[in-house]
Amino acid sequence: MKLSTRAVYGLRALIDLGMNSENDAVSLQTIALRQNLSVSYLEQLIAKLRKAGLVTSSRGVTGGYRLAKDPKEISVGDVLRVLEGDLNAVKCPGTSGETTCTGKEPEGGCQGADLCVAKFVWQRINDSINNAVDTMMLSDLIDESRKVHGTEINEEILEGGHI
Amino acid sequence: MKLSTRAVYGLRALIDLGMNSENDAVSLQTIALRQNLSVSYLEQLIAKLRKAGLVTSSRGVTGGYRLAKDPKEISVGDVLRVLEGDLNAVKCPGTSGETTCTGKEPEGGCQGADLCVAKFVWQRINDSINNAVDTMMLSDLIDESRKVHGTEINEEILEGGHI
DNA sequence: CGAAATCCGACAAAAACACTCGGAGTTAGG
DNA sequence: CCTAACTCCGAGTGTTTTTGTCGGATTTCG
Repeated sequence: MKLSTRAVYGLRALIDLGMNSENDAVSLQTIALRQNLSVSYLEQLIAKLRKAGLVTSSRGVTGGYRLAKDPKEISVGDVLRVLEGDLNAVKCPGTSGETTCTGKEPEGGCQGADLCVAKFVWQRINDSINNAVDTMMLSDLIDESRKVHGTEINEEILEGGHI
Repeated sequence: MKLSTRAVYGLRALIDLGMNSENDAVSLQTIALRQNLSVSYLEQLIAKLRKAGLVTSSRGVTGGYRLAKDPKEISVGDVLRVLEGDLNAVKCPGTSGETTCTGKEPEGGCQGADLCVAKFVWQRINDSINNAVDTMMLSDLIDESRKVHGTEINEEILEGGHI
């Protein structure tokens, strides 16, 4: 019951892109430096985000990434679902093996002698999680980020770096 | 982002107790049989619940467990916090090592060049999770359980067992 | 060409998870 | 008093997930 580093790093990367990718594409090197993350790890995170259509990439020496949409159109839920896997999946430990119950199927899974507590409890937890993350937009995080350390942070941190 | 088996098994055990421990204490054997769980595993789950004051135990041959309070007074959140660990903990991967930020401290943790996205995002997710689970009572699950397979389930399953 | 990027898959250490096991202490009933 | 049925406790074990790393292939601009 916590956010994985995948989610946190991924969100940070997207915030970074949201603040800096309007003109030029931003390379992973740059993001990793600014956000103090590993390039290699970021690579596989952003790969997922790209496949999910949240960022676009361009290759070659001037290549990099930029947001595929306006930050107002990207919800935290979108990002979390890509990076954390399916938020809606819960295993029902039934009598015969394991089945996945999404809370959608009527009586298919979770049959047998056991009460599917997971279904009942998790569905409600999940609804509230989904509601929370789907109403939080990337632009909100960007605003919050600016509020915290202003916009001059980029040069401040990059000075001394090799770019 | 999913319920562990600990949480699900623990809830099932508590539901079982809620339905059956009003007169006599219920042994783990009995619960395990009814709920189709492993006794050994249940042991360590219920140990946590006991230390947290959610169930009481009596030892010896007629021993067993019973709920420490009325099912109306035990929230799903109480149970989850015991079995899933702290719902409120999030690691802030800052520049210098790892610190835990609860969202409470003003500027203590999460300092440095990084935006503590975790703090901002997770606090809101967490609020909604806590709200959801704290307004769900064990009695609700028990009611739901009765609604699903009625109350005759106990004898039905226990027949053929050795009790 | 060559430097700087993205891309891709495999690998690996560490932590968390889901149990299991052996044994010690406790208690009611015969 | 003895034993069966419990609780109680800590250690150990296999699997899966997490959290990365690494090597190399491909693309692109100057």
